[in-house]
Parts: sequence; C-alpha cells; structure tokens
Amino acid sequence: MSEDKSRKQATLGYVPDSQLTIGRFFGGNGNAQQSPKKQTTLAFGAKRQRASSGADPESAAEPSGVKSENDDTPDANGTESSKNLKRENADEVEESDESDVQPVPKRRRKAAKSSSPTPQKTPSPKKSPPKKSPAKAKVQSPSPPPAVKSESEDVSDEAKNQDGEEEDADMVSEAEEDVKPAVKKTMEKVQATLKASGKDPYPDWKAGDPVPYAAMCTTFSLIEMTSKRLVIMAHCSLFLQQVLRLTPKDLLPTVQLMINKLAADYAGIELGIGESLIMKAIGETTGRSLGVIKTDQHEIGDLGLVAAKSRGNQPTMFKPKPLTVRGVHEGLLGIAQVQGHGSQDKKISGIKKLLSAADSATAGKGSKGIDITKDKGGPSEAKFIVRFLEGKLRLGLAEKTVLVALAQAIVSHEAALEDKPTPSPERMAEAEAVLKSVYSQLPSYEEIIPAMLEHGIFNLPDVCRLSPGIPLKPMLANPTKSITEVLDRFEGKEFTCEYKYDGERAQIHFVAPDSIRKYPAATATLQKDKKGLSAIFSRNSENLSKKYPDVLAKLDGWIKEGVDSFVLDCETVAWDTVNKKVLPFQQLMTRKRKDVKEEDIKVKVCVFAFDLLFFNGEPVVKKSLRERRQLLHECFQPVEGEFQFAQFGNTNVLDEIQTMLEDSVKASCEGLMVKMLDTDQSGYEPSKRSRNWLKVKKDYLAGVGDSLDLVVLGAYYGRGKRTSVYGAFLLAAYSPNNDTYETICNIGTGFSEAVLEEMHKALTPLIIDRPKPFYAHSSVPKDQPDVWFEPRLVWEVKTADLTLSPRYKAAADEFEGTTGGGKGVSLRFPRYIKSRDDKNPDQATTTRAVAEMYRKQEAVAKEAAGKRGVDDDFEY
DNA sequence: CCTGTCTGCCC
DNA sequence: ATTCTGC
DNA sequence: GCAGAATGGGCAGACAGG
Repeated sequence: MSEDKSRKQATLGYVPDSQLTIGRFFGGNGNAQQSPKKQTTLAFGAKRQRASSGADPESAAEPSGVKSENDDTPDANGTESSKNLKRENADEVEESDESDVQPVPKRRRKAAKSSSPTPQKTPSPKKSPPKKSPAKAKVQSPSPPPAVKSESEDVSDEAKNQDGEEEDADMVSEAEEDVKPAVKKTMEKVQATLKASGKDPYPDWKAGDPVPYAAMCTTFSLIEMTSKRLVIMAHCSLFLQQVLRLTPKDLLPTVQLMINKLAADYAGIELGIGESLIMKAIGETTGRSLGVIKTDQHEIGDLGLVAAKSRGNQPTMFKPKPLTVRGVHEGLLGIAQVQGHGSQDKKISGIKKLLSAADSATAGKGSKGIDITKDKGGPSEAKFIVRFLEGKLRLGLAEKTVLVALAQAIVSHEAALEDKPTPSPERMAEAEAVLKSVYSQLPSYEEIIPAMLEHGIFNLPDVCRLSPGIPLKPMLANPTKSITEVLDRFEGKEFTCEYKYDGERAQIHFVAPDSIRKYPAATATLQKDKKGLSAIFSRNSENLSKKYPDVLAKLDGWIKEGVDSFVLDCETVAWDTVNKKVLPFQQLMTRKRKDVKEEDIKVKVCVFAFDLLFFNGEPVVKKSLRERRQLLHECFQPVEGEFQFAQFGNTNVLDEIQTMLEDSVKASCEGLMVKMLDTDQSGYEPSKRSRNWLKVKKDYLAGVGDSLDLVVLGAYYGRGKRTSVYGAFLLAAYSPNNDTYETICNIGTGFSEAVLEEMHKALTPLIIDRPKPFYAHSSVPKDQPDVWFEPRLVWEVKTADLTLSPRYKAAADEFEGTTGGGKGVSLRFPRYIKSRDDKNPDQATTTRAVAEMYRKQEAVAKEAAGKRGVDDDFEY
C-alpha cells in the first residue's frame, strides 16, 4: 500500500497525480496495476485478511475514512480494467446507441424483459376498473350515466387486455428508434379506444360556460392512477379536446393549471406560498390545529391528501358555487399578487376561500372527508389546489407531456371542426413537432395559445418566432460517466470540448437603438436605455436584468461593427478583478438581486459566452455549432474581466480530452461540456433533444473525485413516493479529539427504492429520543431531523465540492476566527454511493480530514490564479 | 430597527 | 444540482 | 433515452413579530 501521504494527496483534491487516476477509466492505460488497488480489493472482499495482513493499510492510509482516488473502493478497483475491456462486448448499457456491436445482447435483454412482465400484467387490469369507479361516482354524482362511466373507465384497460401482448411488445421496444411508428400506432389505439366510449370522463358542461374545476380534477385523478404514459397522454389530450370543443377561451388557464404555472416564467409572478403557509391555511380551513396537520403530513406524505382528508369536517352554512378553472386561476393569481404588510394573512385567506369552495358537490353532506387510501384520494379539488400551491401536482404529467397532449388535442379538434376524420399518426407527429419547436423558441402559452386558436397549429411557426425579448429554452447537458462514454456516443463525429464554468447560466438579449422598431415584441420585456434594448434571462427563463445592470451597461463594448441584435448563451462567473481570476459559485450567489446599482456592486462578474442563438435579425439556431461559434468569434470581442469566449478545444483524442478536463478543473471550472460540431444534431434546438450536450465532471467518474464515509445521525420522513420510508438523512463526520459527531449535510439522492426500504428497516431500531450530547448540530428548529439515531451506520457519499456552511458544524472549530467565522463544512451535491458495513462510526471520515479537504480545494483554486495567463490561450 | 422564518431560485 | 424509475 | 419525481446546499429578499 502506498504510504499515507500520497494517498491523502490524491484524496484531497485536484492534484497532479489524479491524471493517473483518470487514466484508469480508459482501461488498460498502464496504471491499472497500481498497487493500492489490489490492496483495497482484498480489504473489502476479505475483512479478515485485512485485519491481519492489512492492518496498516486501513489504519494508516485511511485513518479518517477519506477516500482517495487510489484508495478507491474495491469493486471499482478490482473490476476496473476488466470492466473497461468488457465494455465493447457486454451490456454496459446506454452508450451503445451508435455502435453496432451491441444490438444483439440488447435485443435479447429486451425480449427477456417483455416475456416476464406480460403474464403479470394481464391479471392486473381486471382488478383495476372496479377500484376506480367509486371515486368517479362521487364527483359525477350530479348527472352521471353510470354505464358510460365504467365503459370509458374500462376502455384503456380493455385496450390493454385485448391486444396486451402486441402492445407490450411495442412498448418494450419503444426505445428503439426504428419502432417509433409502432408506438404511435399504439398511442392511437389507446386514444381511439378511450374516445370510442363516446363520452368524456366528465360530462359535458354547457358550451361557453367556464370549465368546471372538477372536470379537470377528474382528469387529473385518472392520470394519477396510471403510470402508462400513453394513457396519461390520452386522458390529457381528451380533456383538452373537450375544453376546445366547449369553452376554448378557457384553454389558456386550463393549460396553465395543468403545468402548475400561473404565467410564463419570465413574467416573474411568484405565489409566495410555501409549506408553512399552506399548513396554516389547511388548519384554519378545517378547524384543526397546526400540530395535527403536521402529524398528518408526516404520516401521509402529501399535503394535498391532508387537505382532502380533513375536508368536510366543518359544516358549511351554504353551498358555495362550484369552482371553475378560470376562477381557481384567478384566485391563485390574486394570492400571488398581494404583498406588503399583512400580505401573508391575505394570502392565507385567499387559500381558505378556494379550499372552502372546493368539492362543493361532495362536502357538507355529513361525509367525513374522503377516503384518501382509495384511488390516491380521487378527484378531490382540495387536493389539487394544495398540490398546485406546493408546486408539485405529482400526476406523472408535467410540461413536456402537456405540450404534446395539447398538440394532439388541437389537431384532433381542428379536424373535427372540418368534419374530417381523426388525423393520422403522421399528422399528429407533425403537429407535435411544430408545437414543440415553437414552444422551445417562445416558451409562453400566453403567446402561443391565442395564436394557435386564431391561426391553427400548423401556421404557428409564422406567428410565434424566436426574437429578442423572449427567452428561449436553453440546451441542457447529460452527465457522462467516463470519457470513453463520450467517445462512444460521439463516435465518428467531430465534436468539441468547452470548459464548464461554475457560475450562472445567462441568456443575453440585445437590440441596438437603431433597430428597436424591428422588434416590437422586445420592447415589452427588454430593458431600455440609450444603448438599446437588453435583458438577461436565467436557465429557467427568469428575468435577471435587475441583477446584472453592470453587464448590460457594458455589453456594447463586446460587439464589433455592424452588430444590430443578438441572443447569446453564456455563463456569468464571479470575477476577482485584482487577481484576474474566476471566483467560486458561492461568491456569485452573494450578489444582490434587486435594485442593483452599478456603483455598489461588490461581486464583479465576467461573462463567458459559448453560443449564439440569434444574430442581426435572424435566428441562427439551426446552423451547426461550428458555424454559430465562428459567427460568435467573428462578431464579438473579448474584454478582460468582462466578456470572454469559453475556452475550448476540438479534439477526439482521449488523452487530450483527459488533459483538458484536468486543466479545466485547475482553472476553477467544473469540468467539460462536449458538443457535436457538424451533424444535424449540432443545431441549437432544445425541442429536438433538450439534452443534446454531454457534461463531464470529475465527480461523475467512478472512483474519481471526493468521497467521504459519514455517519447517519438522523432522518426525515419521506413524501410522495417515499411516504412510509425515510426520504432523507442527516450525516456527520467524526471528531476523534472530543469524540463528537459533527453534522455535515443531509442526503436524499442516490438511493434506490430497495435501499430506502432497507435503510428504514435498519434504522428504525436505532431511533433515540433526542440527539446525543456528543452530536454537534444546528439548533435552528427547521434544521432538526424528524428522528434521531444512535450513531451506527456509515455510508460512502460522493460530493462535487466542499463549502462553508451556516448550518452544519463539521470542522467548525478549525475555522474559528477565520474568514469562515466559525462556520462548519458542508457538501455540494451530496449523493449516496453505498453502505460501508465494514466501518464503525468512529472510523468515519474525521472532521480534521474534512477541514483538510476544504483547504486543499481552496489551495487549488489559488494556484490556478497564479498560473493564469501562461496556458490561457493554450491550443488543444 | 433588528432578528428569525419562509420562499424562490441559483446551482 | 444528482439520481432513480417506468415506459 | 425521455420525462417525471424524489432529494441536496445556500443565497437574497420579503415579512412577521418583538
């Protein structure tokens, strides 16, 4: 085993020898035979051996439990090289798409899969219809033709039954591109069958009348009951068709409520309602104490259900008017708009109003609320109002699906208007493509829906187009587990690597003064000054212009002669003007966000541009990345500390990518973005594939990056699909000096459902009344876990970064009196890797080691500053 | 006016 | 942000 | 591979309440 020092180095950060480590990921790179590997492999597989012969390795090399890249966990190590070798012919998953080595095993896997679920599935549909119908009966009690009800209910299942096998086969192979038509056929079938019942799940309201909110909730309930996406889509689309047929003017609020939004993101409308206020409102509406509500929430894991359950306890003096979609939307908007003194009470009374009017058909009839164990609570209006407020409808239906359903609904509706038959699958697909494309260029239903109603869906592209003033959806990237995966995915294609800067995504829009009249839409959203119109939008289309007045003021300095308008895709990064270097993300976040005056900006920012989406009156999103980048470099000029081009290199040589990844990290970046340069997939079209780019970060690579072994001290009750198990856990590092456990982070991702169950079982016996006196943890009430445990379980956890935390205590004493001011260390993006059953809690990562890791990270950042300029314009 | 809590939004 | 899961 | 739903740290801003 290598000695202590080298290990720690490797662990602690982004140090030179980590290159070696990365090398391992390519397999057979020469360092696979590094000694530490074998040792640890041994250590894991056979504890005894380690105890006797390997006592040293464990205690000396891993006194603190810190993982180094060398001291990698055995499985990763031991199988490392073989894994890589195997990759070409084994089932290494996903990365095979473009290679033709794989199809055979892949198919086989699928075939095997499809054969087993089929028999299981068959019985289930028979069971489900009777389960569903009672819920329906409740809501539809006014005028329900029961026969129709169950019929429409059954159809989806019937469809499954009749040709279950056929369909299953289709579904299973859905992923294969070449089977897409079959999927469409299936979808058609589902929808057609649903439709064939002749009735919508909710009976028609009077044409022109406002859409009843109950109608939407009925659809929601149907959607919630299935996980089949085609069925979800069909329900959604059918309901939208009904709205189109009866009350098209309510389509906009209907869609908005479906996607859990009150308005387009860039409009900046916030509800200002969170869990606390919702609980207060539910308590007041139902006459139950806050404590009871909280207990319920813990048990039920869904405030919507809590509201539904306690609904109807209060006798209503008179029957309120039934809620309408429009009414709910307006009510919520009202809640969003109140502000200032006493606004919280007003918000609560707004919620109370909605909740008291909810479920007027069923409430107040002496029923004690609904049975929430049935059908996930059924179509309760209260439930969905509350879920809207929480910002999570949890239907298995969200923006993307609604968009597609909307396209289908419109095409069908348009066809029906002209007495044409149901549109062909091809036409459906065409409509979807059109709507997706339009939406990604102009993500605003306020704009799209009226235009669509007026001009028809196929004319949308002429009416709703990308233009400065309205943010478009940004391209996103997929994480990549190794550089070989990158090579596999982009095999045979030219691609480029860019530094991934650790800042805030910024889409910068600009129109020069002389051209303002050409962009009428822009005047509404862009900030106007003597230098023209401009705005900055965030990754989620929020308007950040108020946060970056300094950037907008200087933007004319970046452009060359003749630039009239543009939309740039960039990253803003905090900038150290003295040392001329990039500062960490945490620094950037301390910037003021509102009413920022240029004079008193404390955190300066440098903009790193990496794409050009609109230029001089023309969208350039369909051009290849190579062309866009060339245009970008031709027409803009870097300004030190203000505006730079993202560092990049075009290479497909593994070693060079590896080197570049190392360099990016040394330059305080997060890693690399990898993008195709020329193919049709190199266009900037999120509608086609929103995650068309790849990102490579050190901590994605198995066995590379910082990982720690931490002790589980507490847990939080899970919600939604994690109800009845713990949803998150409180972790700590160990301080041998005073024998304390100092909290370092919560963790809630990385667990499979099985592991969550297992942990729940393992931890429940360890529950204790109160935290041990030797637990160092925040005393803020909101920071307390729901349950505390004996210190026993040790988990390996991976992290991207270490941060100084106002909440966690790990190594806090080490930072007393420093800049940190007594703050502890915490983890950025913590995720569970695996259980370390082989470790006792006092063998967990020590707080000293944590402090060391943090310092090392800082040191690397500083070192980068020194080197800057030398390899600044290094050619790759 | 100060402090703690809640919310929304960055990652 | 990261990760898991059903389709 | 997509889409959705679980979950993380941590900041500024808005309010409530003393």
